[in-house]
Amino acid sequence: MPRAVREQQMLDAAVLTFARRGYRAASMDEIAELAGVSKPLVYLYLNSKDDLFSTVIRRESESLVAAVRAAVEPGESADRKLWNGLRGFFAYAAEHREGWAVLHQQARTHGEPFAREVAVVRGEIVAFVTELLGAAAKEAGCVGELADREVAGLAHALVGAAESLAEWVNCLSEEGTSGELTHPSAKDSAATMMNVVWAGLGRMMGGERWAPSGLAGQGSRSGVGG
Amino acid sequence: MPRAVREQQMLDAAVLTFARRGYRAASMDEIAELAGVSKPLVYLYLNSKDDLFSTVIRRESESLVAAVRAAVEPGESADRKLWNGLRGFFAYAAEHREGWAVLHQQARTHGEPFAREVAVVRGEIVAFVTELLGAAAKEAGCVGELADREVAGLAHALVGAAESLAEWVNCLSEEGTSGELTHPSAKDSAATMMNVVWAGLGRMMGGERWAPSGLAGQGSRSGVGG
Amino acid sequence: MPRAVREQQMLDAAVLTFARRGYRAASMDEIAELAGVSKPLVYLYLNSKDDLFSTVIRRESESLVAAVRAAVEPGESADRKLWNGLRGFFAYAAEHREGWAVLHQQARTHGEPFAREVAVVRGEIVAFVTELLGAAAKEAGCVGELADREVAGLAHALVGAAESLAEWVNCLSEEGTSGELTHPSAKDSAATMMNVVWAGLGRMMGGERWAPSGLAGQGSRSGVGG
Amino acid sequence: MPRAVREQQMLDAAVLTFARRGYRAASMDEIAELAGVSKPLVYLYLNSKDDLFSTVIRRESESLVAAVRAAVEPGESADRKLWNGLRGFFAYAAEHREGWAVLHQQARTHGEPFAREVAVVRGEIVAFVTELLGAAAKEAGCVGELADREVAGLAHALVGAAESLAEWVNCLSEEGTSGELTHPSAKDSAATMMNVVWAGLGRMMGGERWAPSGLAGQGSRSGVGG
DNA sequence: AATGAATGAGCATTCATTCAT
DNA sequence: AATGAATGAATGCTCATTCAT
Repeated sequence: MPRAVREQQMLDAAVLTFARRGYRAASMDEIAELAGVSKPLVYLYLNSKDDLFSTVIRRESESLVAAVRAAVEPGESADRKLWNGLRGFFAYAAEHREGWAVLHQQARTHGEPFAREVAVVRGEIVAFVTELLGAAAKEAGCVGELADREVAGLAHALVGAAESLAEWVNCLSEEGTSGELTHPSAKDSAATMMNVVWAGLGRMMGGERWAPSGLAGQGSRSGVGG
Repeated sequence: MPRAVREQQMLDAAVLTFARRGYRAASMDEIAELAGVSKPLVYLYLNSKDDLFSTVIRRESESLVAAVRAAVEPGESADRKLWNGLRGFFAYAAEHREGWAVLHQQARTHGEPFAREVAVVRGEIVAFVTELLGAAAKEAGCVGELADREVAGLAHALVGAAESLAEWVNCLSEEGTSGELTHPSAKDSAATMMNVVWAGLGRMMGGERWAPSGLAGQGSRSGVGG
Repeated sequence: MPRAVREQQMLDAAVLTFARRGYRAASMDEIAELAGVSKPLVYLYLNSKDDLFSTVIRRESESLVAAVRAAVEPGESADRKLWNGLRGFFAYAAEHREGWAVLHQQARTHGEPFAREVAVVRGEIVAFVTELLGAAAKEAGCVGELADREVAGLAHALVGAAESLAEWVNCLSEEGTSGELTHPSAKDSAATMMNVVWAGLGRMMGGERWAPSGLAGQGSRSGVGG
Repeated sequence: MPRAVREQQMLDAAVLTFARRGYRAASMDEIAELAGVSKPLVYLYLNSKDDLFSTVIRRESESLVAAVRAAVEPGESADRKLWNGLRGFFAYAAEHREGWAVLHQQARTHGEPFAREVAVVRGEIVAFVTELLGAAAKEAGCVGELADREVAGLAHALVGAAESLAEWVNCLSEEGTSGELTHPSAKDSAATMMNVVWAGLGRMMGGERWAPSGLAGQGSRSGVGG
């Protein structure tokens, strides 16, 4: 069996094991056994537990980014790009539960070498979203009302909320197999996101901001649905 | 030295250590040393590593909830309550970085006994936010346009986004001590949240929903800034 | 509460705990708690775990010997002395299960300081039995047929068999509370012993010995019931 | 070095250590060191201290039973079978002092899983002896005088006495290396046993029982050497 | 290309024992 | 006379990692 194949099997086993047990609790023994190879072979191919974990993170990160990018069709409008990107993300998170769990739960909680790698990838995604939001604003004819920092903040909130939603959905599907309500599909999740963020973006483009009421002269802007 | 005091010292040390290393990687030796006591004393007072972790989770959970509740003043309008609650949350997350990290990063990734405890507390907070959003809608005169499920979805997204934002801010302040831009204050974060969510709530109360464009007859609702 | 009383309470607790858990597994904490005192007090009165164990052994040994001696009435014939002594022994073992268990099971299996003490007491008992057997032989008019070594051997076998029987009976009563047959009383056990040993003694006094058959010239002696 | 060999070395070391220190006081470190291997290897091969102890008990039990069975030649008369079995037993106990000590002293005093295993083996031996005694009685022409229960009682006493004797002999040889008298050989011990038990069996087959004297009309039966 | 055999280092946990009061 | 507070030293067990083959 060629090396490349064996290596992927090991990485698959590692993803599963890290997702199930966490980085520290996952043992190289378990990974090797699950991969159907002897432990020394894992070391021969992947050097160490840390290297193995890094490789896993890298592979899963790239896989996630690729999935999202593939979902976004180049020629479309910004809001459809965002819509498609979100659908791609939620679909990926649902289909690659373990890989996503490793990225979202394990990699960020285990010290410097790993957290940074994930942070970098996340940064790229946030930048991508920021770009999309800016383009959307332009398409809608908004010029000066929306500061760059505000767009970045929105993007961060968007990404964070999406992650949170994805994890929540995955947790749901882990417990309630017998529930009457099927858990939300990728489409549902994406729609929820679009509703919230798109609305926020629209209002903010209109110059509206929320501000603590009780201060004079902010009347029309601080109310809801004014 | 009286037992109660020592116990709090141990819990402080445990919070720090669990936050820094994660549950598995944190050793009882390190915790005991950081607390300035011998390991057997930690066991005498707190029974086991699991019990210690549980106790930490409980203490930090209660502390977080107390902080948020204390920030919310009873007599005010729903939007000011939300605003103050968010400020309280972000301030807490910034001031109790380690405690917050244990709750958000560690407790949720280490098996049933712990994850459930955090999930319960988080559920309470989501319920609290849901209630606030519903009240805000009523105050604004909205009656039928907003389904309960939608409010609950919004609340989930709000909480998830806030958590994500809080973690991001904490990560920023961890790295860039020498940065020219100070990272966002609790007020900034709360304002970002209010802008996004409040706007979303307002639009949705107006009956507007985002939907994939390109389908005829959806013009006025699906665009941005219409 | 006077010291002597407290000390006995501690020893009682120690006997129970040593019997239940074994020497090593018994913890000073458990003993102190069972005695209803604080651990330092146990140390104040009894110095160390080893000393406590030694004291227990001494107390229980003396108690056992006293019980046996008390059962033997001075003026009687040797066989009745033996009979009464055995009854006393079996009664003691049944009534002081824990003390007897400590002597028989624990003290002999835990290294030099303790095993020797028990061995000494056992030696005294064997000597006492040897004397009785010798006296019985004389009473029966036996003069030369029975060597001292043979009597000593018999005494050893008798004591060993009695111990074995006593433990067996105690084990029975530990399990089968619901059995239809009540386990043997002290009288039953003593009778069993007398039947075996007395018969053996009688035959040997008659000069009969078992010897491997098949050797010429041993005919009448090696058969059973010849 | 092949696994099977190492495993036996470990078991040898464990037998020695358990015999010397007792189950609880024996440390896996000591066993590993005595076996000339590292501790993890002991765990790799034998799982846990409990499993190791169980394995030891099983190995030594089987070894003991095999030794006794090997000593008994199939075609012989019952009394010779008993004689040879006893010689086998005493020889085994003397040659495998530590193994025998583990079975007799340690295994029976350390809780359910172990005590039961030894009890089972002991039960088999008692049954074997019971069978032999019954056969011997038949061979000697005894038909109705000896109840089954009495034979079983005799067998119990025989086994207990033999165990006790074996331990005594081993204790002797532990202390008195400089003594003038060599301690009894396996043959001596077996002869002692045969004399006592065979005599007892013979008498009982004759219908004689010991009973407390002083009661009129029991003359010929209760005396010694009648 | 692959593995059986082996280990150094660390960890959670417990226990006999001692002070200061 | 008695104890709450505290610890040094083990002990059972696990794991990442290596080497000889």
